[in-house]
Amino acid sequence: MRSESAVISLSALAQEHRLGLFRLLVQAGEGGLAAGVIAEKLGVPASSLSFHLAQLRSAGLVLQERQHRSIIYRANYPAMNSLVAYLIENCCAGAADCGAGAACEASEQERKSA
Amino acid sequence: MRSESAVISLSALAQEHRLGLFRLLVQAGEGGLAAGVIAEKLGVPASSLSFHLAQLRSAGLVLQERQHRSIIYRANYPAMNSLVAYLIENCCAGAADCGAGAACEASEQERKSA
DNA sequence: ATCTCATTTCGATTTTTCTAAAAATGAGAT
DNA sequence: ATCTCATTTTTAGAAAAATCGAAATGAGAT
Repeated sequence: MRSESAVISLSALAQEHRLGLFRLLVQAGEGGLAAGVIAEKLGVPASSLSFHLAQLRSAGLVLQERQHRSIIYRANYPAMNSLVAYLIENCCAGAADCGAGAACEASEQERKSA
Repeated sequence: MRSESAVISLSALAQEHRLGLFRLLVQAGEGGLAAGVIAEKLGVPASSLSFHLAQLRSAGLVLQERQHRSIIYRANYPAMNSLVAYLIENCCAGAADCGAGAACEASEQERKSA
């Protein structure tokens, strides 16, 4: 992942509505959710939601698909995973553990198996 | 982690210089780097760098410590890890795998062991 | 006590982002 | 072919963030 696209992805997530929206889709799974359903769940006007969805989409974090009258959005899990991998890449200067979480250990495993 | 602090952390990372800076510190490990060294490595004026460092610091992503004449910055790994955990929390609607990366699997493990 | 140097704060400007009403689009239903 | 409804685009204004030179701070060194 290049730095530029990581910044675009992080900018897409760095906003209250969009972060809530993305997490909603992440937790919704492959089935996704219709734009209208999301707007209602988040209490955001449709035009505002569309603006935010477009940003997540152009960052590559969510995918779009028409289904009957609605447009279904779902999380792009591979994109999410590579953003996370980019953030923690080569962490801790090669130390075994960053001190707390699983994320850095996962990065260690990635590195060893790659 | 609350939504608000996740947005603050993501905003802190959603900027070219700050993302580069954070990754520099993540990879530098517990030893950290002096502000001046960072400024030179990134080619950013000292005053601009200080502005960006302050944001990463107020987001809790980096820690500060004086050492002789310099001020040393280092990554806050636990903060990094909990941000990542928040992003991928309960992903895939309980499915075994999100399709690609290790991050979601790590989240699965977390959930099972918690 | 003073000097020096690394870093931060101030200030003014420019750029970017958020918001949401109103108009436009476009796919399916009648 | 037209109607309807979900969603997007446009638009304009308001709010927030980035930039960086110059001045201020503050801890060590002399």
